Amino acid sequence: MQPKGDRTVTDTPAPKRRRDAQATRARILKAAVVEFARHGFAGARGDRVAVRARSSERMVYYYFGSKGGLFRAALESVYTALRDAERSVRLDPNDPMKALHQFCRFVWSYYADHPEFISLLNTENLHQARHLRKSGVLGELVSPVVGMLSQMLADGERAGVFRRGIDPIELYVSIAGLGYFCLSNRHTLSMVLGRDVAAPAALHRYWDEAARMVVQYVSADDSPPIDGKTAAASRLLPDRL
Amino acid sequence: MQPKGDRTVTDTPAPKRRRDAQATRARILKAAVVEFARHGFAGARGDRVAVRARSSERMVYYYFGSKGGLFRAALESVYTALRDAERSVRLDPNDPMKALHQFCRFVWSYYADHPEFISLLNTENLHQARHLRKSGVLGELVSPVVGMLSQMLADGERAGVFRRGIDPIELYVSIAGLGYFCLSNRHTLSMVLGRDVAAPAALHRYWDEAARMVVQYVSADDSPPIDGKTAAASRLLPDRL
Amino acid sequence: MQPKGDRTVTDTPAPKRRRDAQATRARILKAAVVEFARHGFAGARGDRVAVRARSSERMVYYYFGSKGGLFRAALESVYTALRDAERSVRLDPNDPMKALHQFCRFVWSYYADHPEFISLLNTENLHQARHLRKSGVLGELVSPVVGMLSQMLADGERAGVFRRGIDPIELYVSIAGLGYFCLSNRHTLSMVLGRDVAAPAALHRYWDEAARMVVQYVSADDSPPIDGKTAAASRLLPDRL
Amino acid sequence: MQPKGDRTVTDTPAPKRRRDAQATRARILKAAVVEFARHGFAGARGDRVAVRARSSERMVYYYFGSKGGLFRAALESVYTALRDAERSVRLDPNDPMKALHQFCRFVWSYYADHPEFISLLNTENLHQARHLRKSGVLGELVSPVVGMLSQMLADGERAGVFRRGIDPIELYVSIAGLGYFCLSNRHTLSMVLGRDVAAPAALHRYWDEAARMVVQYVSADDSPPIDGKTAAASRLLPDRL
DNA sequence: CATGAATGAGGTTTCATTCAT
DNA sequence: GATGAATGAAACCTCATTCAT
Repeated sequence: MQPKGDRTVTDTPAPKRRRDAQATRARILKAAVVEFARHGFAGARGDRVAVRARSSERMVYYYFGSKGGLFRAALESVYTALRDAERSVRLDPNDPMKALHQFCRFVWSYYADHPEFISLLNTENLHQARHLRKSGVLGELVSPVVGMLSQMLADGERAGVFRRGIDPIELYVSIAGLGYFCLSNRHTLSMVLGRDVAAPAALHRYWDEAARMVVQYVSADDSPPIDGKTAAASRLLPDRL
Repeated sequence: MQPKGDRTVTDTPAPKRRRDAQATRARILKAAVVEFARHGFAGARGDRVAVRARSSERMVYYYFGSKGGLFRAALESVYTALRDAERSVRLDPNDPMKALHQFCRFVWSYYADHPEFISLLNTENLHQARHLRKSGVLGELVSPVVGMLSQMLADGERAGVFRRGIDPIELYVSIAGLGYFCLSNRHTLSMVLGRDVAAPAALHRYWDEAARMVVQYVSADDSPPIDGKTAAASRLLPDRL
Repeated sequence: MQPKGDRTVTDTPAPKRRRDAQATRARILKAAVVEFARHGFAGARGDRVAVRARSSERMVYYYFGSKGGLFRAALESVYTALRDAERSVRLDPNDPMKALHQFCRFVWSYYADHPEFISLLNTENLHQARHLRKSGVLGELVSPVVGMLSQMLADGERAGVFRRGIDPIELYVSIAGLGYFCLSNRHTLSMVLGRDVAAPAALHRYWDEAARMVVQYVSADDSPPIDGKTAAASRLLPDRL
Repeated sequence: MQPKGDRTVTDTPAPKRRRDAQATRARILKAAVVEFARHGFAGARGDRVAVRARSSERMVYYYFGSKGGLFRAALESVYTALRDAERSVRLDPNDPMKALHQFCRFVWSYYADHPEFISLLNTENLHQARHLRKSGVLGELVSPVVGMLSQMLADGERAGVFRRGIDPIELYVSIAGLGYFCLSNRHTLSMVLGRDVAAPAALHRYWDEAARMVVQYVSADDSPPIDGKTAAASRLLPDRL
């Protein structure tokens, strides 16, 4: 159903129609990202997408087949964008602590700069990653950041600045969570706490503290953080999932 | 269709009708929480709520007026439940460090035990807290946890186990974020990281690490977390908000 | 279904409950007149009636059985009020011309003072007098004005001030129509003519002219109004009904 | 379901689809006029319109957006029809009296021939011309009849057959009211007067009398219509508006 | 006499999608 | 390749009314 490119080897300048078509498709996709980010999957409206893309509802179906297809495409597009950004991050290879710091900043500002990414993720999680599961691009999506963190942790250990035994995935989830939550839940937090935790200034102050948290966590100088008894006691809390 | 009272022989004067009404309302509300948690606001269906509540769609409107009203009630109910739980938390008043640990565990297991709370929050944030804003109960909702944390921090400072200058709200947001993210984003994370970070065992391991993070962060033994140069360098990343 | 009075002969002071009941019924009826006048039959809402009557929707059904019953009662009440007014009109028995004038003024100001009457009539005509037909009070409703006009015309003829051969019903319809139309159609006329023909001042000027019309029409000095040819010609217009 | 074009052999290039669309729209509009005329705005039912138009309820919304939009279109259509008719009236330019007579006949038979027009007007007045106010076509709707009457009055004055000082709008309202009322209120009048004043024969007799009324009113031979005393006396009636 | 709770049926409107050039 | 017309199904919500004390 999608007009899959079947251009031959001869590199004649692309016919105008073709370029327009691609441009239309791109406009629709961009509009879809905005629409899904604003209204979620069920709340998104085809006609609003069409208007925003300066196209017609009919074209949306022409290019993407269905609402689900459009959402999948939108999701893939924001994931691809994230991965491109991740790949272009340059972490200081000689100073693991500085690299960690850079990593945190990258993740956190990416979230801050891409609210549509956060919203699409939330929506996709509401749907239990149904669309992602169907995505063919998924294979390529496995995040490069885990590899990056592993490398960084290994470097740091070797250099004696990081302690050993840190799980890169857990570290990644911690870092992401520290940055994600106050942006994702900005509106309810503002209501409940009576203060906008995602206002630019507040955010930067918060990031400084969060960075401190992460850095101390990985640092070599380990005082045993929790005495056994306390940990055991807290485990007695019901852990129903 | 409604379970008509089952009054015993003992002539308790409890007004039967009244009880049924309250029960019906409560069943609908509970069903609504489930439905909104599963499908978000726009995706929720009135008839599914009615069926689950063993009532009729009409009754939903009889008690809650509109879909928006129902959502607001559902949101209020999960917030109220959280606040009740928060109020009933007992933190060790003589051991601030232990108290902090208990606090983290409380928050994190509350999230783990109440996926519907997470989902409703996400949905409400998608709608920019529109329903919460209209809620009359909002006033009472201002979380008691900030007060609790403030107290705890003050106690810890006095006891010399916590360092000074920690903002209770920032601390709260950090703790919450650490626990929230891997539950809220469980499905996409599983896809992208290739591992279920919210599986019970993984979760407990993660919580131990996260607790370590928090504890170290508040601890008195301060090694300056970030040297100025590193911080400055990382600031050069674009921080567009 | 209506609580029909069955008071005995003994004239004990009416029990309070009874009086309240009558008062409630009266309030509901009054509220119904307003509601039906504002919104027509289909547009009228039981709950608005209840609120306006400071009663409950349930009471509306208790006293009037159905929406149709309520409308019928409302209609009867405005007709009864009109008839009471008609009966209390005093026309100068010695000066037919003056009496005619008084009659016109009475009709016209009654319409102007009772917009709810006009509206209910329009609504009832939309329904082809269905409710009026069912009304038991209809028998008493036959308007006394035709008799009054007949008398007046006879008096005037005898006195030589009125010409003969005037049909009282046609005269009544003419007078009513002259006053009714610009009130009934006030809003559309204002739009189409660009002037509020029912503003108080305009109305009084108009009534003076209308009165002149009526008076000249009945006056004895008859110049044959239309020459036969013209009348015949105008008859050629299609008179499809 | 739609009558698919019946193109003949002659290859007229008329776009088939287009024609169907227009035809469907027109059928719906016509059905709407009937439905609103019969049941008023609130009483009108979308499904009845759809059935009568041999279309679907969905199409009603496709073309007219909402019930209100459909009503507005219906109203505009009957107003446009009236205006077209008004524009095509030919009044004798050399005989003002005859022209006046023709005018009356035109207005009155138009009302008689278009009961749906009367009903829609009544409904629109119930709604205080809300729909008309929103109509873009309103600008063109300003009735040409006032101009026609002004011209006629001027001609008649010059010719000495009409007296001077007659307001064309008041005259128009009088004429319209004389014809409108007995049609608009036919059903209640029949009940109350015990005679069908809008039966064809009765109507024609009545129109002759009404024409006489109008003609005498404008005629040059002025006997002072009301002596001051009578007028003053009648003014004493309460004129509360 | 009075009333809070309940409701079946149906109203208007929207949604995602397909038809037919 | 692109598009205007069409639509079945179902969503949210309302209405007039009755139940059961």
